Amino acid sequence: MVRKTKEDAELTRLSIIDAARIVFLARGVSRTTLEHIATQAEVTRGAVYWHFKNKAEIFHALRDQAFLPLIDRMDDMLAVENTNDKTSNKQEDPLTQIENSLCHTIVELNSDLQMRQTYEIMMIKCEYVEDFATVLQEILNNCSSITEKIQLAYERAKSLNLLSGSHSPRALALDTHLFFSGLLHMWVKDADGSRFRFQAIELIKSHVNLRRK
Amino acid sequence: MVRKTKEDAELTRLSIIDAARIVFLARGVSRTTLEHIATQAEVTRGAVYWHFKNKAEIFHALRDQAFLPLIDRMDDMLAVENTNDKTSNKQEDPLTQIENSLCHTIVELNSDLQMRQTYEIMMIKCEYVEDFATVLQEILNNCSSITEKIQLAYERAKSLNLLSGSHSPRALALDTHLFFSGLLHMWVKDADGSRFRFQAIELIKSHVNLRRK
DNA sequence: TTATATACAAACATGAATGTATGTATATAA
DNA sequence: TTATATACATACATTCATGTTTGTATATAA
Repeated sequence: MVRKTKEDAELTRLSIIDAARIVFLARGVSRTTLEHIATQAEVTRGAVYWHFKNKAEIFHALRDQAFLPLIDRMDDMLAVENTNDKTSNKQEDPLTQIENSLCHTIVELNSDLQMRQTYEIMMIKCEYVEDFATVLQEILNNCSSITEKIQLAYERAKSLNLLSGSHSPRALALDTHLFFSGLLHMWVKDADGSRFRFQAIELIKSHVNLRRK
Repeated sequence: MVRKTKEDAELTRLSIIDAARIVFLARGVSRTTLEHIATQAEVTRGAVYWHFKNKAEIFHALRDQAFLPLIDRMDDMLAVENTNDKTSNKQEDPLTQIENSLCHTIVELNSDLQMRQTYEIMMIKCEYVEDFATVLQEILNNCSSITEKIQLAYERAKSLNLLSGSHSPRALALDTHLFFSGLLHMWVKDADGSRFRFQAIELIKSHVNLRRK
């Protein structure tokens, strides 16, 4: 049965991305065929080829759908508090800002199954070669951007005299970034939750507390 | 030309693993065919099938060859110093022990191209599904073991009053483990070395110094 | 010395997976 | 109203990877 309106077609497109996520997760990206995706989406390969050039394009669509929002949210939470903006509930100290932005990502992952699945695909069900290699650079760029935001927060914390020791904000930010990067990886790999998921929030708080005066 | 002695056959086996590493790295594990590996090793698929059941078995052989030695070395460096053992150059404090064991891994990766390549394959050129999924559990187990060793070192440091603050050795160990885990990932992804590789050692020292009194 | 196992090469048979080409019903614009 | 573009389904052609089987030269054991 052929879809009719533009809206219907868009639904088909989304259902293909949805299907791809499910099959990618179960079989890995490489072992997934367009037939698998089509079947899962209850369409034929014809529909898939109509909406996407190939598997890599589906992969990128899936990535954009889940990654970009999360990055944006982290960016927001690390932004300099606008002193004029009284709509924000309260002025948080920079260290709490860092803590919250990291915790928020974990909370999001816990509550959003699709995002969780997408992360898992990106981290351990995908090979970064050829068409997919560019994604790595994008990830590194996003990381740099986040790290810079964290560094700025540490600088604010330093000028507010909130930091213990005399470590450079740059070093602290890199350390935090690497910690969180590792946490995300372990969080994803720890599928049954017995090792890291259950204590991820504590680990973040503990990490930040290490820096608190 | 048929290999003759057992030693020759073993050479063939090793050259197949060697070839696999090269092709896995370039094409990713999934996109690599046994024909690719055979060609690279200058044998036929017949030889490959003689030595290995399938691609997964080659993958495991490659992993064992590169991972296990590194894990062992880390284990060694984190071991409790044997006070009777005067052959070891000098008694190092536990924090330096941790620092050295992490740095050592980085130095190894820097100096050993093959290990570096194997790590890259395991991290970003391989999909952990089906035959490969078990590897994830093994990795997690190794991580747990390392973390425990680190924790013991932190406990020794605590009893020696070397730690700043009053954080639990367990939390410190997890934090260090996640930091290092993130560092390894970034180290691998940062292929041109511009972001992490050049300062990896500094980052480790900085991380450990955060804990020093 | 002969028989057997080893260490492969070469050939074969099969099953996918891909991309494209074609067909077709519906919507939409003219 | 008719023509055209859209949104697919279906069919086809080709390439490719796998596993197995068979063949064979050499080593090794009896």
